[in-house]
Amino acid sequence: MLQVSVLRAAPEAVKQRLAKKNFKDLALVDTIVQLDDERKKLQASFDDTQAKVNAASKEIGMMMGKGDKDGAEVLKQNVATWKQTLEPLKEQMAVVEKQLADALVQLPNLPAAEVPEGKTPEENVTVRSGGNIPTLGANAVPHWDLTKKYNLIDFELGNKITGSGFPVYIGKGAKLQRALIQYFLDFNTAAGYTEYLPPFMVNAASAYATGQLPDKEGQMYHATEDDFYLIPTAEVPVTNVYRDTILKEEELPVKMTAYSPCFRREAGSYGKDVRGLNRLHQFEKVEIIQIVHPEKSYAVLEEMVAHVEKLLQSLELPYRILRLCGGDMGFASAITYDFEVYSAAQERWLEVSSVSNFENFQTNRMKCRFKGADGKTQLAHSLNGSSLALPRIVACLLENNQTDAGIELPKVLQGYFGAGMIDN
RNA sequence: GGUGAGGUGGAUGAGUGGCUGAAAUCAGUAGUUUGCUAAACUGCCGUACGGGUUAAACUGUACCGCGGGUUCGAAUCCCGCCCUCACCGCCA
Repeated sequence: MLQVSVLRAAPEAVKQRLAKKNFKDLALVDTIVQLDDERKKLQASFDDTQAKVNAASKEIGMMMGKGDKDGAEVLKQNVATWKQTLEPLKEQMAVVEKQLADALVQLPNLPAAEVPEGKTPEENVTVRSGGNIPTLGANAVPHWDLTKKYNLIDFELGNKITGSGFPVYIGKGAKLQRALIQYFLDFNTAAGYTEYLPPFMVNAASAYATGQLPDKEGQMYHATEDDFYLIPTAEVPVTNVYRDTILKEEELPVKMTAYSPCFRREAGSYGKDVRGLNRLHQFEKVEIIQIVHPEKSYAVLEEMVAHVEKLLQSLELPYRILRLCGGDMGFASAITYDFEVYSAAQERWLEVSSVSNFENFQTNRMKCRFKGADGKTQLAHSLNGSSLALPRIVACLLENNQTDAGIELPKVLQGYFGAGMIDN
């Protein structure tokens, strides 16, 4: 959530930056400033009247003590009159505050200066790439054939048990999941991240704090009986560790990592895009999250990008890093880097990680602050990224490393998997 | 799911209608003093939204789990909800 003070200070600049993010309803900025003006006016007059009531009440108490019943009666009359004006003020304030809050959560975060102009994914900018795209043999097949051939994943069985998009991992397929999760977590904790195993369901307050609510309600599975949401990413429960918290400056940076299954309802498109592991309703992911001093967040962003890049390099997969253009970025993000790996049999790039700086957009909603050396309390910055999402990594590992003898695994996984090759 | 107890500031914990935004202790912090380690003493030490100031000072309102009610006045009384703990039941 943007801070009203930022809108008030430079409404036109805010509108320009919102436009870069392809946000249409720019008049909302002026509406918010007006509502805030109104809110202030109402509060001032409410506070003044309430102050009179409080003072009179105190006096009544003293008069009663002295036995001056008549004097007290007169004051009671006054209080009664003031309170009549108080009621409508209170109601108006509630209305204005609600309008203000509703308007405020509709504004997406402002894009950083480095964010490229653009509206569609085609306008994202490739920052750099690495690894080698393999040349596959003539009989190479996509991963959905490989998972069947080696009996790693049964998609039809998932259909029976739950529905489409809920694959069942079997045997070496299941073990490969476990190996990847373990490796990713070890890689992250070695870099100073503390491991969390969070709840996989959250309450509405948590979903609101990280920005999933109110506007992405339909993308989450909702257990209505208890009003809990299945998490779409570990970012939600883990970032909320620091909701309503005032940290000490020396506690920053907070570095956290967590494995979780991720649940996404997203209807999505059909055909090639959702075939096999490309898009699922439930998948596994390891996430990294940092809460940092505002002056450091852009340096930390680069650090996190380099961290994920090293992880991909260790998996020996061909990858590229994109800086997302304004129109393709998420609602809460100020700047986002996407990581894609090349799926050699499908001959397409698949997104496996997204690393973002949210600046104080999430922390403002969450009220996650820190007390600086000057004793002043201010909002921290939050960042997060995937390291990594499993399904598309698995798709690429299988496709890119297929040989007639089986699927070769990168060295870093062999110890975790207990073998260097997936074969029959 | 049942029964009982309880939710107060960073922590412990007092407070059953006005003198309480909240005692006391601990922790934290600034300073004084004893040569260091350590201790003693003194001050400060919640959050939000306003007014005010170059910035402070100062000042108004709200907040004692959340929401509502009674009252001139509520942490304190009443109602609803949420949560925690204990025991029982069920159970991986």
